[in-house]
Amino acid sequence: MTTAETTSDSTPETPARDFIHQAVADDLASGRFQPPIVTRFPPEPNAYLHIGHAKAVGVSYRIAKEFGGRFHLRFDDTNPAKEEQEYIDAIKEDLAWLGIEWGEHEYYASDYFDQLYEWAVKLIEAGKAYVDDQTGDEIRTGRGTLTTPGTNSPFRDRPVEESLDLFNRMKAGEFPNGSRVLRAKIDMASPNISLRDPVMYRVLHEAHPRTGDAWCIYPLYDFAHGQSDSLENITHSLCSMEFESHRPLYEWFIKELGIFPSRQIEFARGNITYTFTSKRRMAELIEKGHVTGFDDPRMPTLRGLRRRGFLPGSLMRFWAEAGVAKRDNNIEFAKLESILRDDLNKIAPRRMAVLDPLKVVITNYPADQVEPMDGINNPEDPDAGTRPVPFSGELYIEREDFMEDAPKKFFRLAPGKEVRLRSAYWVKCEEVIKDDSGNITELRCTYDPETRGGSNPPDGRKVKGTLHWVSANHAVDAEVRLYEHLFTAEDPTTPPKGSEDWLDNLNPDSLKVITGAKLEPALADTEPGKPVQFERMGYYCKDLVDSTPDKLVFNRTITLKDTWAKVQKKGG
RNA sequence: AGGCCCGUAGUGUAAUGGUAACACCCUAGUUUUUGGUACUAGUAUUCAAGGUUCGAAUCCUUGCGGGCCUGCCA
Repeated sequence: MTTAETTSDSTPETPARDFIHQAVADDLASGRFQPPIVTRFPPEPNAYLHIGHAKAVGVSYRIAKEFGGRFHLRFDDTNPAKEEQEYIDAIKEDLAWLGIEWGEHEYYASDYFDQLYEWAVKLIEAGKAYVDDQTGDEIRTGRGTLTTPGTNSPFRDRPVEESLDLFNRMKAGEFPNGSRVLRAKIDMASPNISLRDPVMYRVLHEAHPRTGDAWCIYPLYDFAHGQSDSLENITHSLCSMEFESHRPLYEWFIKELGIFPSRQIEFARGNITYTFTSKRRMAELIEKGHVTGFDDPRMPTLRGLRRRGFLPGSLMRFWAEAGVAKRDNNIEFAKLESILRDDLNKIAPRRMAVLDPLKVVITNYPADQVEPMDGINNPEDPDAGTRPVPFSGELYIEREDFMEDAPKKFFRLAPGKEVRLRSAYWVKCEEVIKDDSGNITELRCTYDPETRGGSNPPDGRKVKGTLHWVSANHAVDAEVRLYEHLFTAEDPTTPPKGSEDWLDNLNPDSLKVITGAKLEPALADTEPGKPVQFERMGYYCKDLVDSTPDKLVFNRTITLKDTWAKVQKKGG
């Protein structure tokens, strides 16, 4: 290759490059940074990760991967009043589930407390920071407002030695919480409020999950984050838009300290219809008993999604396809569903399960005969093979698959109509049995022995419907939990008209528990959490928490697309 | 409002001064032993007004709309 001039766009499908990719590429091209590109995900260990975090990790992770760089996990543990070891463990677990690999690059802002303290001293000595004795209220008042400049603290110009001494004594534990802070000396009149002498350190007599009681002063985010990035040689520190106004401060500390110039780039968080990510709201749902906990399958937490049966790869793919930009967004949940179904379709083994059983007796089937039919495990994957599914003269079919007075577009079972039982035989409904109050209790059908395996009969008859079924005597009982959106509103956090409570958006049908479901026997052996498709019904998984061999519990991850439901809806 | 950021089909994201595109949603059809899957086709887009330019989604101005910032949270 001598020239690249002739490239006729030989890579037409180069993935669309978001503005972050471009910035990184530009930085490499301009020499602003040398390889390797290093990114990080910096969670505060004060909560469980949710679906929004999956976007944040994904953005940084992909940049590192695609530029052949490095990815760090760093816990932003600068506020021991809120943070706990439990969350550190949970976050690592959830990240691993997502498929994120950080190797030995696991860091903690608290690892840098000594260095941070040293740098704070350096800034005091340089006259760039001072100890402020004002109360919290005084500081707030002095900061001014959005439209009026702040005023200098009376302690702003105190001698360097005095600040040094006070800061030292803050560290030594001589002062109570809230009595003094260390502030950067920048500009109380700046239109950017985060530059109005931001607080760097506060007194906090609180044990830290990692440093114990070694410290009673802790750095604030602004004095810890950029420096931590710098210490780890993070080239691109990617964060959400609300930190944009902090960037000048991020850069100010780096410049004053003369340390590695990490670059902060902000992007918009990802919102999704019908869901939310506020920790406060999650807690409220739990407190009020609307969900069972942070791992409730309806929760937007990664643990909830996992329990529900979502694939980690689908989550990552969803965010990758959703893209990254700076504008506010509200992605349709349907986009996620589409990706989930697509992934599930390829890997989920097919099984048959009848959720609302209606008994069917095959009157011409030899009594006591049982045949193992070959059930195709996955039509998308020939290598998945088949499994034996026991067929007998007494079956269950889905109650909604029978209609006594069926409209023309109803392809399922009706009096005198014939359908295919998947992988088994064609059956024809001959008689409808009802109880005294007119409820249908049983169907009497005949089968055609020439349709074994569900194949077309020699006479060329056609049938439009194929039904799932289970053999009554071989069926395994299970509880099935049918989940829907937790909320009926696209934006659940906005109360509905005439209400002031967002909880009025709750979907009363977000969970429907079915206790008498009949499953084909193979389902008893599926691994908890692993996806299966209940044919014609949807994707399910055995519940990771509540399912036991004695009492099977399955969660519905998501339904199949249901065009029949649409037809019905249209028909009135 | 003081500052900053952002406005592209219904939704999300591309187009880097040169034919506005991709995915999802929606509609119609084909195939089908899942009313699934797959496939085909279709509907629909640059916030507005000026300006610069041979040419503007892109650059400039103004307006309109949305978001963020006044923790000793992150």
